[in-house]
This record gives sequence, structure tokens and C-alpha cells, in this order.
Amino acid sequence: MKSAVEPLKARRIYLLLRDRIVAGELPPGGRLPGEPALAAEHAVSRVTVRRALDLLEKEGLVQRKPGSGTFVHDSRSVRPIVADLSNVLSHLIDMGRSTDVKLLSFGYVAPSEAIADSLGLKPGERVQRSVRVRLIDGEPFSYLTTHVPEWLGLTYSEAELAARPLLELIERSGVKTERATQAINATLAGPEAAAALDLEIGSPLLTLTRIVYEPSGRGVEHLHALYRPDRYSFHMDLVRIGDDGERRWSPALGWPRAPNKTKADKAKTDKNKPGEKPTRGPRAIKQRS
Amino acid sequence: MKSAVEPLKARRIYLLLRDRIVAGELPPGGRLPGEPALAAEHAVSRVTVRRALDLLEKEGLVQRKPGSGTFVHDSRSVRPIVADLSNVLSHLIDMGRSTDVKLLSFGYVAPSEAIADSLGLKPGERVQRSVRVRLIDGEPFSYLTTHVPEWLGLTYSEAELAARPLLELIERSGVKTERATQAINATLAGPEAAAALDLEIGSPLLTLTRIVYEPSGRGVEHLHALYRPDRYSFHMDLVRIGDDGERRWSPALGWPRAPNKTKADKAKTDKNKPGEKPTRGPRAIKQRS
DNA sequence: CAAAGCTGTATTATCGATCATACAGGTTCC
DNA sequence: GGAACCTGTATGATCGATAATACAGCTTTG
Repeated sequence: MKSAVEPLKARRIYLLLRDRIVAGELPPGGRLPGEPALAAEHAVSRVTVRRALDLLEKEGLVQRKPGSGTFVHDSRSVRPIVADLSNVLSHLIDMGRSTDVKLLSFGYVAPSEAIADSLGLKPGERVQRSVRVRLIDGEPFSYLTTHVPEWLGLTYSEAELAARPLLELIERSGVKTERATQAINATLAGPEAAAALDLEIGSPLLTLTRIVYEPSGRGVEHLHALYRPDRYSFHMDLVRIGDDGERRWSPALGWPRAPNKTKADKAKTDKNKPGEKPTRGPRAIKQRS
Repeated sequence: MKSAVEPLKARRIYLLLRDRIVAGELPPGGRLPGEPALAAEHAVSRVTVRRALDLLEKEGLVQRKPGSGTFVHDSRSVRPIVADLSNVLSHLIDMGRSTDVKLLSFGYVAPSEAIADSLGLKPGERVQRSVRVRLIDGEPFSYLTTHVPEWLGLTYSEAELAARPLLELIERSGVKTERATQAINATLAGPEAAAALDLEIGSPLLTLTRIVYEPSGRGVEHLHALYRPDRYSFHMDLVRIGDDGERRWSPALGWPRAPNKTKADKAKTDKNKPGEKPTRGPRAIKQRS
């Protein structure tokens, strides 16, 4: 009666191996078990193992050498393409200037209930909806859907939106943006986002939903962002604050955001400053084994 | 030549419909197109559409009424089981006391290179590795893998770890925890995590990797957390700081940190505070059961 | 050099997912 | 009540994913 819809054995093996690699169980540069061994271990055929390895290779996690074996791609160069941001999205406005943006959709529509609700619109009010893709080095990494009230959207043109950060346009119009709330989550890539981000359909995505308010408390921008997790992630530094009973983590705000100094000073902090460093990555060191 | 390994048409349709629902295109409580209509629209058979709807129903996103239709489940009660945290993980220690924890694994092992690196261990040093699952109301929502240096792990017992937050145990041992860095990302559920979190294997997960340092700069805890996105998400309030040229968002620290429930209170916030909290919604007065 | 192990490739067979179709039973609306 | 819709269920045919096997070519090792 039941079939459980087991979504592809190859995918299962792929995920399992991927976990082992990112968890570090398989050392970078090391060779993982041969295809026949993997097939036996997971009770599948070698063809299926092969499909899993194909996926890993396509993502740059492993490298196959005919006659020799399959190796974990040691270069961390895959990861830190886009990363870091000490406090939240602090440098997005900068990125708006240093990255390419493709405007996929632009128009005025009737808002969904969720959008109208978050922007505090009256029934009947329309919104400007835009879909953009951000690229870095020609590779897409974020898929942005924004909604702004119609009266605000009319203060700039489609061409301007394609060229400048939305928040800049909003502030240019005279609207004050003081507060915002946001939520970070995860989902699977749907058809449109997958196509725009150059991904398979079931790929995982980081989501950011942000609502920007003007001082009066009215919402002026609803942003829904999807990020490729291999090209983007949220980094932050924390400090422990509070007294005994109520100690908790808090984002470290006043942080040396200038990439230049910091490193020079503490370069000699005894033996090593563990990797996983946010700002200015460990890739500067480039030590391998 | 290639077949592209299209991972299940049913999954594609499921994702597409899910996107429409969460995006609000399909109003909560509304009826979505009939199965024959959906089948025609996406050029698949009705059986396949059915499988997609099965998935949606299992997740509580839709409700099927024989003879009537399939409806978007209006109660948002599904979503905000666990949510919010104004500044990062501020209340995790509280949650450690109000939720159940299941210890799945506990032992001392040789660290992977990545772990040893982030904790600043010397070659040969061992680490304590533990895997825990956190439940709220009996439902799992997070899967935590922690690594701490052996000398630190020996200061508490397995039973203590199962009962108290790890950070509390670390601080009890006299180690000062002042700083930490963390990264938020997304992945797909592997076999172990999927089983522990009661999910399908390819499900999306929120990840949090945090490294806690003692004042000397040595790492004392490496935490890798996986969260069910439908039961957990990171919320934060932002304020805009800086002068003209360098305006950016910054986490709002001293904020009324009780966005939690209190539906009673916020009933009077009128339109001024547009909620942002998904917990609300005009017609979604909730609720079933 | 030769043996052993590996990846790359092809073949055929099997099993599950999908399709197309039909029918049963409930709901809605006229 | 009855027509028109809907979901629930079953059938057999078709297509893709997987299995089992075999072989070619390369690399490593002794």
C-alpha cells in the first residue's frame, strides 16, 4: 500500500556524502571510498553511486581522477565567494554598487494579503512588485522580490531600480527609514528561483524577509530574498553580556569593520587564530596541511 | 543526450504550489484550482498532482475536503511554534530549560580537521562530541552537534549534558566565554538529521555554526545546529545608523524583548505596529484545537 | 612489467514513477 | 432534485531510475 515516495536513492547518497565532507569526516584532499565500496556499503548499484558523485562533482565538492579515485576538493575556494557581514546586511548597500543586478520583473499589482498586511495598506491600494537577481562575478547569488506601496514606487523609474539599491531610492524620495524587522529562514528552491539562481529545483536556499518601516510605523518596503547558501551566508560576531543569571549573546556592534588594520595587530596572537573567521577570510593564509 | 535527472515531477509541483501559498498568492482559506485544472496547467497527470497535494497536506499547508476542494490552511498556527529572537540566540539558554532535550550520542573522538582547526587544538588532542535533539511540545526542532576540547568535556558528565545547556556547563567549569562567531546558512537534511527531526531526507534546514572563544582567543565550543525551518527561524529588529554616506542596518539591541505571544496585549497596538509577526492576520483569528 | 585498483562506459533487466482513463461518492449551486 | 463540480480510488500502459554485469583505459604499487 505504501511506497513512501522515496525521492531518489542517488540523492540520499549524495546528501550523506555531502554531510560527511562538510562535517570534515572526510579530510580535504583525502580520497573517499571507491565506487564499488560505496555501492556495497549503501546497498545500491554503482550506477547510483555514480550519480551521487556526479552531483558532488558538479558542486565542486569532490574531484574525480580516472584511474586514481575520487578526492575531496581541498580548496576552500568554493565557499567564501560571498560571505561575511558582521552586523546584519551592513554592506548590502555597498554590494549594490559593486555587483551586477538583473531586473527580471517590474510592475504594479494588487498585493497579496500577507504583503498588504505587512505594509499596512488599505484595501484597494496597489503595490509595486519587482524581482531582481544579484550577481557577483557574473554568477547569481540572490533572488530578491520586493514590494513597495504604489505612491512610493512612483518616485523612481524602472531603469533606476535596475541600477541603484532600492533602499537608496526610497530614502531619496524623502521617506525616512529608521526601523526594520527581519526573519532568516530556509526553504527549497522553486522553479523560478532555481532557474534564476542557476540551481536544481530542490536545492536549499537561505531566505531573508525584511520589512522596513518609516518613523510613523508604516511599512514602506517588503523584501523577500533568497540566497544560494554556497555563495552567501550570514556571519556575525557575538559578545556575552549581562550578569550571572541573565547572560546571553549579543551581536558585537562596534567592530573594526575596516579590513585593513585588525589582522596586522593580532597577527601574532600566539600560535594560531582559528579559521572560520568572518571578515577577511582565512584564505589569506592559504596554508594547506 | 542528457536526462538531467529531473527529481520527481510531483516534487516540482509541490514546491511550486508551496511557494504560491507562502508568498500569499493563494489567499489563506481560499480554494486552489481543482486537481484536473492543476494537472492540465502543469502538463502532468492528475495522479502526480495528487502526490504533490499529499505532501502539502502532510505539512499542514492545505486541507482537502472530499467533494468540495482543496483549501489553503488558514490557521497560521503551523508556523510560529518556535520563532523570534531579537538579538541572536539570546534566549537559547532559557529554552534549554523549558524544552526537552534528547541526547543521541556522547563520546570522545579524534576531531576532524575542521573542528580541530576552529578549536585551535594541537595534533593528537581529542574532543568530546555530542549530538542532541531539542524538542518543544514533544516535537523535534533542532539537531545540535557540539564539539568541545577533551579537558573541558571532562568537567561534566553525560547526564549533566542531557539536562543542562552546554554553555552553562562550560561556564560552571570556570572557563570564561566572552566572544563567539557564528554563521547562518541553509542545507538539505541528511539521513541522520532527517530521522532525528522527523523529516523527509531532502528537506531544507537552517544551519547555525558557532564557535565560542575564551578570552585568550582559544576556542572552547564548536556548535553545529540544524533547525527545522517550519519550527524555527531567526528574527531580529534593525535600526538604521550612520550618517548619510554610510547608512546601514544594525541590530536593535535594547529592544522590548517580548515579541513572543501576548496576543492579548498587542490587540491594542492598532495599525501603528504592523505586526511583522506572522502570528497575526485579520481572518486568521486562529485556530483549531 | 604486471597485478590490483580505480574511474569511464555500455548493455540488458527490473522496478517504481508517471500517465491516461474510468468510476464512485460527496458538495455546491441552480 | 439534478447538473456540475470536486476529491477518492482503481486500472493497465509507458517511461525513467535503478540493478547487475561486463569491459576499456588509466594510475598506483610492488
